[in-house]
Formats: sequence, structure tokens, C-alpha cells
Amino acid sequence: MKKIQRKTLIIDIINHNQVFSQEQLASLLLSEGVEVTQTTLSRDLAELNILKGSSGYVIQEQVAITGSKNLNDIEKVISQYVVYISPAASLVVLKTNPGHAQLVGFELDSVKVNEIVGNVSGDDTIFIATPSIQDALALSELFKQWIH
Amino acid sequence: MKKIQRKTLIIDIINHNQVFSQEQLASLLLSEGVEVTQTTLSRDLAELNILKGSSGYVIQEQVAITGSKNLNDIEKVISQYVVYISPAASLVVLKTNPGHAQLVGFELDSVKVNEIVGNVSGDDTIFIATPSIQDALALSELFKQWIH
DNA sequence: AATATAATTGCATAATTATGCATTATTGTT
DNA sequence: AACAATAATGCATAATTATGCAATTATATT
Repeated sequence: MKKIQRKTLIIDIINHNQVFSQEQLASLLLSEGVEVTQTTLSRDLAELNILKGSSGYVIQEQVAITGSKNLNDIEKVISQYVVYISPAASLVVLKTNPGHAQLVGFELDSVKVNEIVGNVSGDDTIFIATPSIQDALALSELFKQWIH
Repeated sequence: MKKIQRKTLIIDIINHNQVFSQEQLASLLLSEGVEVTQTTLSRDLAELNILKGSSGYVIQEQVAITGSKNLNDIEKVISQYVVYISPAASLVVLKTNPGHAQLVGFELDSVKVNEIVGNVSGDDTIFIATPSIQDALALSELFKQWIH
């Protein structure tokens, strides 16, 4: 089990359950066949920017600026999770299956490309802001090559 | 020091500082002349629906449906914190000083009036949804009487 | 392939937060 | 005012989360 798959599962579980502790989350993961310690979950949740309140863990709508990874690093995530790509003015809109958008959004956050100014990701949709309509078209084409 | 004033201060502090623990929050409150225990802060934060993540406590944009208090209970909060009131179609828009909107929003949550369907509150603005334009106007007028 | 570098994870435990119970303060009623 | 009922608070401590360190695994470089 890869870390990224575990993270995806965490997002999915938290989107569909009231989770009040990391031990509980560990149990839920275990019932999906994933075994991890509370320690690792503490770190996963921090990396995923998942918040905790009185009604359990919540995943925030994420607004992000670009980070520092290489574009190649994001190719596998896009090819694995993105099911639809479309430019929309200076935006690129990506669609995923429910619960996967956050993960793609987070990975995008760590990519540093001039064409990506930032992104907002919900449950199954990611908006990527680019500097121009041309950039949005170019980025859109690039992504489309990856999922073909 | 009343509880509601402390809560207001908590919102203000969290909006302007990176707060990583309730002890730290207690210190910040102390420097404002407010002395409380971690116990009380744990409860305050829960009541305010303040979340904690890896970068400290955060206050969420709040979406709420109506609760169960009486309208009279909200009068003092509105009269104390709201500085501007205006209907806008079927909405009533309230403005407060920075950091106070959440508090008013939370108090509104606990009011049960047919004219109030729900509210969304940010940092200094509250949108109150009402069933109709007429309701928005009526509610707006009522609130205006309170702040006069 | 061998070595170096970085990433991931767990253990033990420190740090932080939540809660049962008792106490005090506040609000409402007769 | 006296009494009752409700809310607010703190203490002690249980429950939960974060982290230093060491070990392991994965990735990159020569």
C-alpha cells in the first residue's frame, strides 16, 4: 500500500464518516485492509491539511499557491485520478471520482509551473487558475495527453 | 468579563495570530486582561466551532440553520456588534467590525424565527437568508430598530 | 550494482485536549 | 428576598495527538 493511496482512502473515509480520533481512523482503515499506526495518521492528516473540530475531522475546501515539485511528479496522479479535463477561460477544470479531488489538488499544490497560479479543490472538482486563456488551453492539452 | 466578550476576543485573537495550543491562547487572553483555564477554552472553542489543523486554529466560514433561542436573546448581540444593516433581495446583510461577524452569526444560529432560514458569516459580514424579499425587508427593519 | 540521499514508518513518550464531578455564579419564579 | 433551575467554571485526570530518535524502505547518482 502506497502512501498516496492511503491518503486517498483517508480523505474518502473522512468525507463519509464522523471520525473523532486517529485511533478510530486507524480502525476504519484497517477494515479496508490498510494497517497504520496513529503516528503515521497524525502526519498524514497534517500533510492533507485536515482539520479537527468538535464534530470530528473535516476536509477544507483548499485554496493553494504553487509549490516546488516537478511536473513529472504530478503526471501519475493526474493520469490515475482525473477523469475529465476542460479549459474554461483562464481556468482549467478537472473532474475526478468523488473524494479524489482534494488529493489531486494537494499534489498540484506542490508543483511549480508558471502556467499554474493556484487551485481550488472540492470533492470531485478542481479549478486551476492560470495567467491567461492561452495558458489554460496549453495546460489543458498537456493534461489530456497524460490521461490518454 | 462575560463569556460572550471572551468568545469575541478569542475569535479576534485567532484571526490575527497563529495559535497552536489552548495554553497559548490562554496566554494571549491573559495579555488582554482575560484569565481563563484551558478547560474553559476547550469548551469555548467547541462552541465556536473553531477547528485545529497543522497550522493552528482556524475559524471556518460558517453555514448554519436556525436553532431554538428567542429573538429577544439576539437583540443585545445585534445592538452591540452590528454596525450596518441592509436588505438585498431575500437576504439581509449585516456588517460588523472586523472579527465580530462570526460571533453574531453563531448567536443567530441559535435563534428560531420563521424569517430566518440560515446565515453565512465571514469576518465582518453576515448574510441572512430569509424565505422572501418581504421577509428580508421586515427582518431588516426589526434589526434597524435595535441598533437605533 | 554499490553507495549516497531522501522518504516513510514505528516506538516511546512528551505535549495537548477533553471530560466527569464538584463548586460557584447567574437567571428566573413564587 | 428566598428558592429553584440553569449556566459557567475549575480541578484532576483520562483521552488524544505530536514528535525526537532510530530503523527501514525507496529513490537517485556514480
